[in-house]
Amino acid sequence: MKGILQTLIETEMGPVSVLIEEGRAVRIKLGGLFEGVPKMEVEPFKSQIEGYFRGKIKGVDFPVKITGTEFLLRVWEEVRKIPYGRVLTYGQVARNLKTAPRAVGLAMARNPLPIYIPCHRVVSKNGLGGFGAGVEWKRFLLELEGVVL
DNA sequence: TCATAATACCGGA
DNA sequence: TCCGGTATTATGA
Repeated sequence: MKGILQTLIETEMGPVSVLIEEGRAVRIKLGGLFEGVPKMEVEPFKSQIEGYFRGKIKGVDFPVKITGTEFLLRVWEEVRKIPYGRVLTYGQVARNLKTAPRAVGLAMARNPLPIYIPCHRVVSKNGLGGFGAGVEWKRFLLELEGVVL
């Protein structure tokens, strides 16, 4: 599958779209579509995201292309290790990486691939913390994974 | 509780 | 370069 296109998934919370370039996911958007990009059904992106939202699978793993600074890549890699249904605080992730909580928050805000990089599993020490697509998405995802908080 | 500093990093001027 | 802005946290009154 060549070129640039997107696949659309309907969920209880609203639309989720995956932007795909040269057969690899480059961005995932919660709650909207990418402007001016042709839509089609693209596997395996579509079925995996659907499976995740239905609680059938505990994670997604498809070809991706992730770009970012050295630091961002390190943080995203660390976050990807957090298992389904578990959460860490910004501070805990920061300690693992010998950096500061605030820098971790910054890296989360720049996550191009939510769900694939489960940034919703990184929460504030006292509360939910923020979320790019809106905290209601974060709450929904954690609830889906059975996290009480 | 509320304010404030420390902190690591990023992007724009 | 410098500077302001973060999806934070620890501390002191």
